[in-house]
Amino acid sequence: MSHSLERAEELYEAVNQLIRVHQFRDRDYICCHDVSVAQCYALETLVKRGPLRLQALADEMYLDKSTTSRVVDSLLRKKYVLKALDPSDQRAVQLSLTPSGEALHQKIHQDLISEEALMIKNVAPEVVDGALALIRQLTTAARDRLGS
Amino acid sequence: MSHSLERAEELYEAVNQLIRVHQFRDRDYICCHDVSVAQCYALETLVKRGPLRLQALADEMYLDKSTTSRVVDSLLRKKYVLKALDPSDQRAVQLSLTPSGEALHQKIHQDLISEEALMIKNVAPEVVDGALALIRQLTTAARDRLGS
DNA sequence: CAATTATAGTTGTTACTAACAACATACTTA
DNA sequence: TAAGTATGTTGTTAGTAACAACTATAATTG
Repeated sequence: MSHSLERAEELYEAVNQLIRVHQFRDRDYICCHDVSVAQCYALETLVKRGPLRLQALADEMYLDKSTTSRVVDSLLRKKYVLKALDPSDQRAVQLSLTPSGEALHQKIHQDLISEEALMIKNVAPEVVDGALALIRQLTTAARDRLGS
Repeated sequence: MSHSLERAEELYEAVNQLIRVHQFRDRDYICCHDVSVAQCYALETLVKRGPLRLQALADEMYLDKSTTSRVVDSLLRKKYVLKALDPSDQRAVQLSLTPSGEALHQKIHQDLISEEALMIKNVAPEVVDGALALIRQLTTAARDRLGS
């Protein structure tokens, strides 16, 4: 049990450091591309999860619907996102990317992936695969605990 | 090379998710303890790196000195941090924790570690170790790339 | 040693991140 | 159809964070 606590401590510390560095990089990087970090993350979520309602997008991003509404609003003004009414529910909206939104996301995403590729280019593939599985497990475990 | 890009893509995605979940938890958790996330991180850095000057603290946190100044200011007002003049340089300050600052950090840190321990209690130790190693490598790689 | 240059922190300003509460509107169900 | 519920938006507040301008002190150099 003491072993487990030590691991927890190390893991917490390691993830914290990673978060810091990522935040720093993202701030610098994404803001040079006409969108903020949150806006970029919204684009990404819309690409991955397809057209979404506002509340669904908020859930995916772990954000309040009001925050999400404003993030989306700025993307609408910049014409990266399209808002369509849901015919089956007059309250709801269907959010999707415009072609220029897709293009922007593509560019940012590709650049970030290239960065990531450079970082792991000297790491053995099986090590990456192993870690990948673990990081996913950790995420799932964390998500499960949030629910309760 | 195409393989490597695919891995980079998956890893990017996985790390992103992990970061999101962690940030969400931290927001919810830390803010119930009289300090904000940034303030808590400053406490943590002061505990780990000992008494620091303001600029040194800013460097550790990847923040601008002005931002750091204000974060520290709120900790000073709440008496969690002590500001002492550096006798060898009248411009500089030495920042350290007060006993109540230490106590608060201790409490928050311990609680977060317990959370983390619960999350990984069903994950095999060698799996955690693997993830740990890669997360650290990623952090180092990202930090190196930031420098250049 | 005086003048310039550099460093340490603070303050002004601006923009982004984010939650909670209150609200208008539209749907659901009793 | 009236009461209750769900979807989004807007008002408000607090936290995050950078850049620029400024004060005061230190270091360099002419």
